[in-house]
Amino acid sequence: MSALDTAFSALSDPPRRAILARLAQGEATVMELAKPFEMTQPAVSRHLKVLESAGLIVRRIEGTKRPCRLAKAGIEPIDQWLAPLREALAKNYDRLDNVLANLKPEK
Amino acid sequence: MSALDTAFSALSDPPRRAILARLAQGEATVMELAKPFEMTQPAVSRHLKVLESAGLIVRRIEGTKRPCRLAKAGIEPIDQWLAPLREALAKNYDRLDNVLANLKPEK
DNA sequence: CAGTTATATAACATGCTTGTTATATAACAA
DNA sequence: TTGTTATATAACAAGCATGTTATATAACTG
Repeated sequence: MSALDTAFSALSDPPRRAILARLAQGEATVMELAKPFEMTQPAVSRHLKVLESAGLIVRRIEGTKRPCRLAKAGIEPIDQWLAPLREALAKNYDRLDNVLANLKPEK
Repeated sequence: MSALDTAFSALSDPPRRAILARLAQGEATVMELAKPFEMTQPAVSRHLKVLESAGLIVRRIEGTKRPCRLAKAGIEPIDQWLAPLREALAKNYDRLDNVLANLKPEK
Protein backbone atom coordinates (compact mmCIF):
# COMPACT_ATOMS: atom_id res chain seq x y z
CA MET A 1 0.00 0.00 0.00
CA SER A 2 1.50 3.31 -1.06
CA ALA A 3 1.71 6.35 1.17
CA LEU A 4 -1.07 7.85 -0.90
CA ASP A 5 -3.25 4.83 -0.39
CA THR A 6 -2.84 4.85 3.36
CA ALA A 7 -3.34 8.60 3.62
CA PHE A 8 -6.50 8.80 1.53
CA SER A 9 -7.82 5.65 3.05
CA ALA A 10 -7.25 7.01 6.53
CA LEU A 11 -9.11 10.20 5.65
CA SER A 12 -12.00 8.35 4.10
CA ASP A 13 -13.30 7.34 7.51
CA PRO A 14 -15.49 9.93 9.29
CA PRO A 15 -14.45 9.01 12.85
CA ARG A 16 -10.82 9.42 11.84
CA ARG A 17 -11.47 12.81 10.29
CA ALA A 18 -13.23 13.78 13.51
CA ILE A 19 -10.17 12.75 15.47
CA LEU A 20 -7.93 14.79 13.20
CA ALA A 21 -10.21 17.80 13.52
CA ARG A 22 -9.98 17.48 17.27
CA LEU A 23 -6.21 17.20 17.11
CA ALA A 24 -6.07 20.34 15.01
CA GLN A 25 -6.94 22.11 18.25
CA GLY A 26 -4.11 20.47 20.11
CA GLU A 27 -2.67 17.33 21.53
CA ALA A 28 -4.90 14.65 23.07
CA THR A 29 -4.58 11.21 24.62
CA VAL A 30 -6.51 8.11 23.67
CA MET A 31 -9.02 8.45 26.48
CA GLU A 32 -9.50 12.14 25.79
CA LEU A 33 -10.45 11.21 22.25
CA ALA A 34 -12.61 8.24 23.19
CA LYS A 35 -14.96 10.24 25.42
CA PRO A 36 -16.38 12.92 23.12
CA PHE A 37 -16.57 10.57 20.16
CA GLU A 38 -18.67 7.99 21.96
CA MET A 39 -16.43 5.24 20.91
CA THR A 40 -14.74 2.55 22.94
CA GLN A 41 -11.09 2.91 23.74
CA PRO A 42 -9.96 -0.05 21.59
CA ALA A 43 -11.70 1.49 18.59
CA VAL A 44 -9.89 4.78 19.08
CA SER A 45 -6.61 2.95 19.56
CA ARG A 46 -6.96 1.32 16.21
CA HIS A 47 -7.96 4.51 14.46
CA LEU A 48 -4.89 6.17 15.88
CA LYS A 49 -2.77 3.31 14.65
CA VAL A 50 -4.16 3.82 11.16
CA LEU A 51 -3.59 7.58 11.33
CA GLU A 52 -0.06 7.03 12.56
CA SER A 53 0.72 4.57 9.76
CA ALA A 54 -0.59 7.14 7.32
CA GLY A 55 1.79 9.71 8.76
CA LEU A 56 -1.10 11.95 9.73
CA ILE A 57 -0.26 11.96 13.43
CA VAL A 58 2.75 11.41 15.64
CA ARG A 59 2.73 10.19 19.20
CA ARG A 60 5.05 10.44 22.10
CA ILE A 61 5.26 8.40 25.25
CA GLU A 62 4.54 10.20 28.48
CA GLY A 63 4.31 7.73 31.31
CA THR A 64 1.25 5.62 30.68
CA LYS A 65 -0.15 8.13 28.21
CA ARG A 66 0.48 8.41 24.50
CA PRO A 67 -0.51 11.94 23.52
CA CYS A 68 -0.87 12.42 19.79
CA ARG A 69 -0.65 15.45 17.54
CA LEU A 70 -1.02 16.19 13.89
CA ALA A 71 1.87 15.59 11.54
CA LYS A 72 2.15 16.81 8.00
CA ALA A 73 3.89 13.80 6.50
CA GLY A 74 0.54 12.31 5.57
CA ILE A 75 -0.97 15.42 4.08
CA GLU A 76 1.89 16.29 1.80
CA PRO A 77 1.50 13.38 -0.62
CA ILE A 78 -2.19 14.14 -0.80
CA ASP A 79 -1.56 17.72 -1.79
CA GLN A 80 0.99 16.57 -4.31
CA TRP A 81 -1.39 14.09 -5.82
CA LEU A 82 -4.21 16.60 -6.02
CA ALA A 83 -2.00 19.21 -7.66
CA PRO A 84 -2.18 17.84 -11.24
CA LEU A 85 -5.93 17.47 -10.89
CA ARG A 86 -6.27 21.07 -9.82
CA GLU A 87 -4.06 22.09 -12.66
CA ALA A 88 -6.08 20.15 -15.23
CA LEU A 89 -9.25 21.67 -13.83
CA ALA A 90 -7.78 25.14 -13.85
CA LYS A 91 -7.06 24.76 -17.54
CA ASN A 92 -10.62 25.63 -17.89
CA TYR A 93 -11.78 22.21 -18.92
CA ASP A 94 -14.05 22.32 -15.92
CA ARG A 95 -16.00 25.39 -16.87
CA LEU A 96 -17.12 23.99 -20.16
CA ASP A 97 -17.76 20.63 -18.53
CA ASN A 98 -19.93 22.10 -15.86
CA VAL A 99 -21.91 24.03 -18.40
CA LEU A 100 -22.47 20.88 -20.41
CA ALA A 101 -23.39 18.94 -17.30
CA ASN A 102 -25.95 21.51 -16.29
CA LEU A 103 -27.48 21.57 -19.73
CA LYS A 104 -27.94 17.81 -19.63
CA PRO A 105 -28.49 16.72 -16.04
CA GLU A 106 -28.45 12.96 -16.31
CA LYS A 107 -30.90 12.10 -13.61
CA MET B 1 -23.09 10.44 3.64
CA SER B 2 -21.72 13.97 3.43
CA ALA B 3 -20.03 15.41 0.36
CA LEU B 4 -16.76 15.07 2.21
CA ASP B 5 -17.40 11.45 2.94
CA THR B 6 -18.16 10.60 -0.65
CA ALA B 7 -15.22 12.59 -1.99
CA PHE B 8 -12.58 11.17 0.34
CA SER B 9 -14.04 7.73 0.05
CA ALA B 10 -13.94 7.93 -3.72
CA LEU B 11 -10.30 8.97 -3.64
CA SER B 12 -9.37 6.24 -1.22
CA ASP B 13 -9.59 3.64 -3.95
CA PRO B 14 -6.47 3.23 -6.15
CA PRO B 15 -8.30 2.27 -9.35
CA ARG B 16 -10.44 5.37 -9.00
CA ARG B 17 -7.41 7.58 -8.50
CA ALA B 18 -5.90 6.00 -11.60
CA ILE B 19 -9.03 6.85 -13.53
CA LEU B 20 -8.90 10.45 -12.32
CA ALA B 21 -5.22 10.70 -13.24
CA ARG B 22 -6.10 9.49 -16.70
CA LEU B 23 -8.93 11.99 -16.97
CA ALA B 24 -6.57 14.77 -15.98
CA GLN B 25 -5.14 14.30 -19.45
CA GLY B 26 -8.51 14.66 -21.08
CA GLU B 27 -11.91 13.18 -21.65
CA ALA B 28 -12.39 9.42 -21.98
CA THR B 29 -15.20 6.92 -22.44
CA VAL B 30 -15.89 3.86 -20.33
CA MET B 31 -14.22 1.45 -22.75
CA GLU B 32 -11.22 3.74 -23.16
CA LEU B 33 -10.76 3.58 -19.42
CA ALA B 34 -11.40 -0.15 -19.10
CA LYS B 35 -8.65 -1.17 -21.50
CA PRO B 36 -5.47 0.29 -19.98
CA PHE B 37 -6.62 -0.46 -16.43
CA GLU B 38 -7.14 -4.16 -17.05
CA MET B 39 -10.53 -4.04 -15.53
CA THR B 40 -13.85 -5.25 -16.83
CA GLN B 41 -16.27 -2.70 -18.20
CA PRO B 42 -18.83 -3.19 -15.43
CA ALA B 43 -16.17 -2.47 -12.82
CA VAL B 44 -15.23 0.77 -14.54
CA SER B 45 -18.88 1.72 -14.87
CA ARG B 46 -19.36 1.45 -11.16
CA HIS B 47 -16.21 3.37 -10.35
CA LEU B 48 -17.40 6.15 -12.61
CA LYS B 49 -20.72 6.15 -10.85
CA VAL B 50 -18.95 6.60 -7.54
CA LEU B 51 -16.75 9.38 -8.93
CA GLU B 52 -19.77 11.10 -10.39
CA SER B 53 -21.67 10.92 -7.10
CA ALA B 54 -18.65 12.42 -5.40
CA GLY B 55 -18.71 15.31 -7.86
CA LEU B 56 -15.25 14.43 -9.08
CA ILE B 57 -16.31 13.88 -12.68
CA VAL B 58 -19.09 14.93 -15.00
CA ARG B 59 -20.41 13.03 -17.98
CA ARG B 60 -22.24 13.91 -21.10
CA ILE B 61 -24.18 11.75 -23.49
CA GLU B 62 -22.85 11.42 -26.97
CA GLY B 63 -24.76 8.76 -28.86
CA THR B 64 -23.99 5.47 -27.19
CA LYS B 65 -20.94 6.89 -25.46
CA ARG B 66 -20.70 8.68 -22.13
CA PRO B 67 -17.43 10.58 -22.17
CA CYS B 68 -16.37 11.79 -18.76
CA ARG B 69 -14.14 14.60 -17.58
CA LEU B 70 -12.89 15.94 -14.32
CA ALA B 71 -15.03 18.30 -12.29
CA LYS B 72 -13.92 20.37 -9.38
CA ALA B 73 -17.03 20.12 -7.25
CA GLY B 74 -15.62 17.11 -5.47
CA ILE B 75 -12.19 18.50 -4.82
CA GLU B 76 -13.30 21.77 -3.33
CA PRO B 77 -14.76 20.35 -0.10
CA ILE B 78 -11.60 18.33 0.33
CA ASP B 79 -9.41 21.40 0.08
CA GLN B 80 -11.68 23.20 2.47
CA TRP B 81 -11.54 20.40 4.96
CA LEU B 82 -7.78 20.12 4.75
CA ALA B 83 -7.30 23.86 5.22
CA PRO B 84 -7.65 23.93 9.03
CA LEU B 85 -5.30 20.99 9.30
CA ARG B 86 -2.69 22.73 7.22
CA GLU B 87 -3.20 25.82 9.31
CA ALA B 88 -2.76 23.94 12.58
CA LEU B 89 0.36 22.29 11.20
CA ALA B 90 1.72 25.59 9.98
CA LYS B 91 1.40 26.97 13.47
CA ASN B 92 4.57 25.17 14.02
CA TYR B 93 3.12 22.46 16.19
CA ASP B 94 4.43 20.04 13.64
CA ARG B 95 8.07 20.99 13.87
CA LEU B 96 8.21 20.38 17.57
CA ASP B 97 6.17 17.23 17.17
CA ASN B 98 8.46 15.82 14.58
CA VAL B 99 11.46 16.55 16.69
CA LEU B 100 9.89 14.81 19.65
CA ALA B 101 8.84 11.89 17.49
CA ASN B 102 12.35 11.47 16.17
CA LEU B 103 13.83 11.63 19.63
CA LYS B 104 11.57 8.84 20.82
CA PRO B 105 10.74 6.55 17.92
CA GLU B 106 8.21 4.17 19.40
CA LYS B 107 9.03 1.11 17.39
C1' DC C 1 -35.19 -5.45 -38.87
C1' DA C 2 -30.70 -7.96 -37.40
C1' DG C 3 -26.22 -7.41 -35.72
C1' DT C 4 -22.91 -4.83 -33.25
C1' DT C 5 -21.16 -1.46 -30.04
C1' DA C 6 -21.29 1.16 -25.61
C1' DT C 7 -22.81 1.18 -21.19
C1' DA C 8 -25.61 -0.18 -17.19
C1' DT C 9 -27.44 -3.32 -13.82
C1' DA C 10 -28.12 -7.69 -11.24
C1' DA C 11 -26.45 -11.38 -8.65
C1' DC C 12 -22.95 -13.23 -6.29
C1' DA C 13 -18.38 -14.34 -3.87
C1' DT C 14 -14.69 -12.48 -1.33
C1' DG C 15 -12.19 -9.76 1.49
C1' DC C 16 -11.48 -5.60 4.16
C1' DT C 17 -12.96 -2.52 7.79
C1' DT C 18 -15.19 -1.26 11.79
C1' DG C 19 -17.01 -1.86 16.05
C1' DT C 20 -17.55 -4.74 20.27
C1' DT C 21 -16.03 -7.40 24.39
C1' DA C 22 -12.48 -9.66 26.84
C1' DT C 23 -7.91 -9.75 28.08
C1' DA C 24 -2.90 -8.33 28.28
C1' DT C 25 0.71 -5.06 29.36
C1' DA C 26 2.79 -1.31 31.53
C1' DA C 27 3.19 2.51 34.61
C1' DC C 28 1.73 4.94 38.57
C1' DA C 29 -0.19 5.27 43.44
C1' DA C 30 -0.66 3.79 48.08
C1' DT D 1 2.68 -5.76 46.39
C1' DT D 2 -2.05 -4.53 45.26
C1' DG D 3 -5.09 -1.71 42.90
C1' DT D 4 -5.91 1.54 39.34
C1' DT D 5 -5.20 4.00 35.13
C1' DA D 6 -3.84 4.20 30.16
C1' DT D 7 -3.35 1.80 26.17
C1' DA D 8 -2.85 -2.26 23.14
C1' DT D 9 -4.16 -6.61 21.16
C1' DA D 10 -7.03 -10.72 20.09
C1' DA D 11 -11.15 -12.74 18.57
C1' DC D 12 -15.24 -12.24 16.56
C1' DA D 13 -19.67 -10.45 14.11
C1' DA D 14 -21.62 -7.45 10.76
C1' DG D 15 -21.56 -4.53 7.00
C1' DC D 16 -19.55 -2.42 2.99
C1' DA D 17 -16.90 -2.42 -1.18
C1' DT D 18 -14.83 -4.53 -5.08
C1' DG D 19 -14.41 -7.54 -8.71
C1' DT D 20 -16.51 -11.08 -11.70
C1' DT D 21 -19.94 -13.06 -15.06
C1' DA D 22 -24.33 -12.83 -17.16
C1' DT D 23 -27.79 -10.10 -18.89
C1' DA D 24 -30.41 -5.79 -20.15
C1' DT D 25 -30.85 -1.47 -22.60
C1' DA D 26 -30.04 1.75 -26.04
C1' DA D 27 -28.02 3.60 -30.05
C1' DC D 28 -25.66 3.15 -34.29
C1' DT D 29 -24.86 0.17 -38.90
C1' DG D 30 -26.10 -2.13 -42.88
